[in-house]
Amino acid sequence: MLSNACKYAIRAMIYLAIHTDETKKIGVKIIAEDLETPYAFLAKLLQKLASDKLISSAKGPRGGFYLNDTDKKRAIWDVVKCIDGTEKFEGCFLGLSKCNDINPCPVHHIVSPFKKSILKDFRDKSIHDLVREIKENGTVISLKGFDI
Amino acid sequence: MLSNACKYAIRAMIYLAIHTDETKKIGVKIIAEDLETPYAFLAKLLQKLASDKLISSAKGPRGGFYLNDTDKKRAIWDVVKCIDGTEKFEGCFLGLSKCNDINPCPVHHIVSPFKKSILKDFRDKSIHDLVREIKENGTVISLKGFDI
DNA sequence: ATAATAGAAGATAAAAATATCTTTTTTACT
DNA sequence: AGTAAAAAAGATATTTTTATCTTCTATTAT
Repeated sequence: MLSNACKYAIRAMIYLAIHTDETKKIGVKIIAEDLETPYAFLAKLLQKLASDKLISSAKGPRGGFYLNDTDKKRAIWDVVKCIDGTEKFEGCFLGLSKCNDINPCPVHHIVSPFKKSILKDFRDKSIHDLVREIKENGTVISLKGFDI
Repeated sequence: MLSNACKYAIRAMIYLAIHTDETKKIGVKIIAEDLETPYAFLAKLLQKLASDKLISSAKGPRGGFYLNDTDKKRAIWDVVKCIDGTEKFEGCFLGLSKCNDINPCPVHHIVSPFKKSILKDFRDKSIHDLVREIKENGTVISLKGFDI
């Protein structure tokens, strides 16, 4: 569905939401180890997220990446847009440029409600909401370092 | 969502369901032109579908690709399996190997119901069903050569 | 000031997906 | 039999995605 890049980015974003704030930053190395993602690749992704102002960063000793309160209000959708772009969720499932509700492709009515609903959730739910939900539900999360 | 390869393959499959049978075969060249897909690439895909017995083919003059009645009963899911594999729809949205209903990833409960529902539709609906539905609904299909 | 730390930026490499080209095999038609 | 049509098979090329490596810059602590 999503690219590896985007999966890593979302996982990193959730990880940062749980483990960091202005006073507590974490370096790529630790994050990559905890999330079991390739270090250098994740570094690039975090740079991209940072340059797009989705996450915050600080250089030098005691520096690292973190989410401030504004960052934590970001939607998952912002991350997807930043890394993968919108095409994957907004475009036609069969890649037909002219496909839409009035002029549907053969699988449009199968796939369309799904895409709309996910899109809504991904747009409406902030990273913060997500983390809160996760904690409330008390479910075990398969994200290394966040087994609650 | 799907790879280009898989999109082309599904479109070709529907195209063949509409335009061919044992007595009427169509060559890759025409199909590629009609579907506006790259000729040689589509040829490879059709070969793959044929070798996996999802579609039928005949060599030589008046040969080409076609769907017999058995072929037309194939599900969209068979095509996806053949070209893209199952991982994309069966695996975790965030790529976590341990994610499942009991041990869900942070977006599992957002994504899971839809994956299940799409999967069911794709498994249950044959290409033939799809074509019938399309004809019944009388909707215009953005698939060149099948604007009804 | 300086050394160490950590992100930023840029260059490079490897793998996968996409796409094309060439040759071979099968078959129908004359 | 010979020829042309069309898929099958194999080799090659291009592009994108994934990933790594190296150098540069900013910051902190000593």
